[in-house]
Amino acid sequence: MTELLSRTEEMILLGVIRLGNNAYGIAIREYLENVLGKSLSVGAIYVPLERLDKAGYLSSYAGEPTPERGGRSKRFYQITPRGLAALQETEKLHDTLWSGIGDLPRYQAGKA
Amino acid sequence: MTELLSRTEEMILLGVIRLGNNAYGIAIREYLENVLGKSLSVGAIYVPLERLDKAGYLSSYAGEPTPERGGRSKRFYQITPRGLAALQETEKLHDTLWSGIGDLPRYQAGKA
DNA sequence: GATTAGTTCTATTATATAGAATATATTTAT
DNA sequence: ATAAATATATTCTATATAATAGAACTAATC
Repeated sequence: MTELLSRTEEMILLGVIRLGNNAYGIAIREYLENVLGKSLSVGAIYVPLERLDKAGYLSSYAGEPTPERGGRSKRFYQITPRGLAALQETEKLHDTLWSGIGDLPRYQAGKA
Repeated sequence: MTELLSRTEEMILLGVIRLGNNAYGIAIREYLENVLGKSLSVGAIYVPLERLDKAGYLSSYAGEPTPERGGRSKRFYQITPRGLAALQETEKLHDTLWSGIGDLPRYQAGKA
């Protein structure tokens, strides 16, 4: 059994997949800021990103410098087989938890 | 905007919905032990449960003692409108993140 | 050397988890 | 009837892990 992913870990792994060959820290941050509709500190991305890398859910490699008005070169991330397995297991749990609840949970008025 | 739920919070809220009028600490724990396939400490349930109650995602009331071989009486939980809203928003984010990835994320062999 | 893009580092806060302690009920033995 | 034993459940406390913010730093182009 692979480990269950936290919400943040799941979001970052999905961001990496989504961004394909452009998955580096700042781009992941922008992507998640968009889907969440709020700003995120760089630490909120880089800390879990590094943890996922160390734990083998992601691999990374240094990018070449690109002439886009200077700046440090990027570190690109890719999901590993282990990362994919964890995502799939997390999704399976999600489906189990939501099955039969899915569409419209109704509110039951208070009993006490 | 309601706050985004953590994975644990989501699991507990869904457990409360699932268990209906039998949603108390130990039953929630058993339910989640089943879906997760591993044992959980009581703290792993009661600590976030109390937090969700304090934050208004759940409400609770003391149950009457039932003659089922003694023991302390139960505290039952119900989801609040706020809890439902948070669940729905969390689910909406999930759908956004997974849209177009859903079924079969493929592994791209390493580049470096 | 000024500016830009990006990452790394460090500190703080929030969450998750384990398990001991406690409370309160029924059952059993005397 | 009452005390001890047992069962069920919650509360409390301590620790480990994760999330977040933002300062510091690095490395490129202008």
